[in-house]
Amino acid sequence: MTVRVRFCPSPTGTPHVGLIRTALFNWAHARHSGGAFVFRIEDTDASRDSAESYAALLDALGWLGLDWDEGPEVGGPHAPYRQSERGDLYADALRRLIEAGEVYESYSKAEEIEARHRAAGRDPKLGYDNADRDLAEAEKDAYRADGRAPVYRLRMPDRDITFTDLVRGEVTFRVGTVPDFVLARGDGSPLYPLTNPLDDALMGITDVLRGEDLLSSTPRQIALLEALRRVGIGDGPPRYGHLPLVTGEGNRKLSKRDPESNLFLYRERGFTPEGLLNYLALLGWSIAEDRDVFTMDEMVAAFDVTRVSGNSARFDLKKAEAINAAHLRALPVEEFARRVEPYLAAEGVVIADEADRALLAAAAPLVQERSVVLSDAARMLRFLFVTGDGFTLDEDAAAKNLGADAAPVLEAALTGLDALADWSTPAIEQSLKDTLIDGLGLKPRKAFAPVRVAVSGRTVSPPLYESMELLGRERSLARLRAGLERAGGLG
RNA sequence: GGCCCCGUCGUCUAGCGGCCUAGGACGCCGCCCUCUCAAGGCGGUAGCGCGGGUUCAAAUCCCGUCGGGGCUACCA
Repeated sequence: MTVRVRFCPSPTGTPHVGLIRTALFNWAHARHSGGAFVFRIEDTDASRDSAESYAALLDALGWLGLDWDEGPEVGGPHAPYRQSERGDLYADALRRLIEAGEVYESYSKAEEIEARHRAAGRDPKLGYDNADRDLAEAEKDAYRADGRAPVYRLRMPDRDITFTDLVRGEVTFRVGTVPDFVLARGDGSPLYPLTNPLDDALMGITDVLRGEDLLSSTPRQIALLEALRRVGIGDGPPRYGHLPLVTGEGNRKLSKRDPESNLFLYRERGFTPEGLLNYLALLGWSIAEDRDVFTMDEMVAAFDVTRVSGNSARFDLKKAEAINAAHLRALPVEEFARRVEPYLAAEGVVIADEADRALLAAAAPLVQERSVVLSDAARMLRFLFVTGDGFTLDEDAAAKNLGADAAPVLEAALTGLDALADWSTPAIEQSLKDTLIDGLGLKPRKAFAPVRVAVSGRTVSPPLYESMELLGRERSLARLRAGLERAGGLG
């Protein structure tokens, strides 16, 4: 049987790294097995869903390159793929379940259920007690006459529910521990517990890979899927694999409220799709004993969901950055330069003409291996592209390195460089070493810091001599003079 | 409280009865390189929660215990 998996987020809020990890594992499982990756939007809660969130989901998957075979925008044999457009399907299934006696009307209110538990000496927090399973017509009439609207509940089977989880092995829920649950409101509007498994059945989903937070809803889904099969819908339950949760500080599930869960934050900082996906893959899976940097092609070739770890994984920014840095270094330098452009734009630098492009091409190799994220590169390169007022000194850097004691350093550097006939990296290096190290007898660290800050505006920059060559003689000297002024030297 | 899942370095993991005096990566600490920051090289730090059992042999299997987590809506 061909594998069919699905990724079915609800469009509420910004995409979450845990959600993306789930999408990645489903995608990798589909691609590895030559199956289909179905994308479905679960927007049955109009009060929480938004068009912006839907757009963000498309944006996220598109950016990451997690392509889907069926779903919104591309269509497919089971369209529509947005639950908000599938109401008639849910109504039909619900009607069939009711007619077959699988589903019944329930009128109990939460307070009444609790009261019954208390009266019987049971824990009041036990949940629904299946009390309305066999209501007589007269009793239902009485409730209706009282103005009450029912909810529709599925009759849970009178047996243990056991399934073999793809990552955890055999899991059993004892009979009686899972109460009859609500599939739809009294007005017939369907709820997630109905629509999610029903669409899985309707769309022929064979493997459900999802977060462990949904493990406890699995017996209900299995019961529903079996009931649906009895009324002629679907082939029964799929295989399930419950992926470990992604946690944050303190071992708690990373929530949408945690800022570090926001996928786009990583994009803004300059993570690459390759790097972020690689790191996310490591949250529960490993490609080999002695390796953790790999491409998505390699992941697809090696991915085996049964080898996913069962324990929850903490999102570790430092490691994510290290993995991303490795991918950045692996990029062809032209590609690296191309990818830096949007981040330069965020720094106010637009690559507009051939001269800019040539400068970027020349400077990119200088920063590629010193960048962890693309925004690092953009910040280091900015000074090369700005002119006049566009150039600003980092205040902390200036305060530490352009004080009074920097004046003689900059003055000497200026004198030496001004006399240079050949404005090249080796000549600049020689001049600076002659005047500062030999001439003033300074330690390299002391000698170059003021020059670096004056020229690049920062303490962290591309290599100094190369930077000055690329910046050009006039601008370099002008910045050194401005630095000298700042240091209190003759203006 | 109830149900369910999980338990190897600080973190992510390899390990699926002997190859383990437990391997890798990130982090951290040294050293080298060095014009800054990185990268790179070398070295180091640190772990099988606990207690029983099974076995010639257990990180690996079983039981218990302790600990962590998830779920417990007419949200998804």
